[in-house]
Amino acid sequence: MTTAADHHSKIKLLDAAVRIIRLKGYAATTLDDICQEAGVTKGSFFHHFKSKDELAVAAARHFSNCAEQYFALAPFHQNPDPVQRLLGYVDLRAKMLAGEVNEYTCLLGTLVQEAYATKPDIRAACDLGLSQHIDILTRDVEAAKQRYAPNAPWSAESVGCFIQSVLQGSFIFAKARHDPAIARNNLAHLRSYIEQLFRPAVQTG
Amino acid sequence: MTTAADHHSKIKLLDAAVRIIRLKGYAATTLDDICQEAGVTKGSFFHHFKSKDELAVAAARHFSNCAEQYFALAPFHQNPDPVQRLLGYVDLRAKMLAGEVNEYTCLLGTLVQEAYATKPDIRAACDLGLSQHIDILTRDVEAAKQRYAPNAPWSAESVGCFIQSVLQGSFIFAKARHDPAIARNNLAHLRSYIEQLFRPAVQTG
DNA sequence: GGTTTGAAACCGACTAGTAGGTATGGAGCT
DNA sequence: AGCTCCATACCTACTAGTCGGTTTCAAACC
Repeated sequence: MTTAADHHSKIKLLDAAVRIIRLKGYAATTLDDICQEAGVTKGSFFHHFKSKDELAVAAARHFSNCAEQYFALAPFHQNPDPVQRLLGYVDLRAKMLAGEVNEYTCLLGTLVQEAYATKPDIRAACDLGLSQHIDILTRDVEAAKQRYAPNAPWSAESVGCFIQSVLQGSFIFAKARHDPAIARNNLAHLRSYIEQLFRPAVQTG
Repeated sequence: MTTAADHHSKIKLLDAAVRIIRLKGYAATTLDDICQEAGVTKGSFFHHFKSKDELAVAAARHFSNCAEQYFALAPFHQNPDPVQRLLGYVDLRAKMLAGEVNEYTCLLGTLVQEAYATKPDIRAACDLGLSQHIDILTRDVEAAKQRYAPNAPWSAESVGCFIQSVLQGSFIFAKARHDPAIARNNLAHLRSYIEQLFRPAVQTG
């Protein structure tokens, strides 16, 4: 959640967790790793969190909140055309594919793979974060659909999910290859698919 | 690898590893889990594998080989039209989205998320398996491109990667929701994108 | 055919180290 | 005094890996 009331050390722990879990995975990340990265001790850790799993849930929320804030402030939101906003989102995601793999991948996608069958709380937190992000995308898809493709057979939500799925799949290949090249290609295909879904928009605007 | 010479117990261990790692993730899977599932003892395990990591590499190859064999025998390969073969592949993947989540997801995508930064051998094995699968898809994409879209700006390989990425992303959402519904939607979008890439094929065939 | 033999397969108790979690206490603030 | 925050030492369950020993089985020999 990371409200304003949250303590400095707690936020440092959450940031550390997000970084290391994305790098090593959840089970392979030890509390010592996280404490060291955060520069605090285990005493501090267990003061703020009851368990490792509780940290994971909090980290998922923290990551989700940070991401929402980041995208909410991005300039593409200013564009009056919803299709251009969607394309702007895809282009921003492509621009983010720089630096180390663990810096641009999604904590939620990583976490949920390890947690879905064994840690209901963590799975739910990941699901919530992913769904919230999809909801925001879906709003623009809905607006674009009403304007440019009102009778299309697909739902706005299904397009929002598709966009997120392509991103998540891209991250897997970035990890497998240690290279974001495939991810970039995927976003190019995704971009052209979105353009095609709202073809009148592309021709006129 | 699982050659014909491989012993019964070894194959049982590999099958067990594939099943449990897909369910719990690699780090959370213990050797005792695997041995119990396989119905063998630790002594037998370490007779066949030097370490847990070596098992993971072998399991990645085993999974990859089984998958290749499965798809190689699928009836959609008989279709003379390469576009129909691609659509047949997508339809088969959609049909496979039944039963428990860990039964239809991909071991390689799961494994590589935990291993990419810390276990070079496992990452390489996952990369190889994924790349081989993409190569087979790419052959049909290449044939389809030459026939229906010879001047298209995208490469056949990038389409093969895109197809796989959509699948991998779909698996993540199937895990997050404990439900393959999103995955099905994604494959519907993917299908219509492929149709659009080779539009003349769809109109004439 | 029966026996020997040797290697491959297998068993399971044991170990050393690790990682999540606890107990306790102290510094600083209200 | 009491609360928050944090540090240190410690505990214990667990897990990858070990190791001496047993079983299996087939080829080689008598």
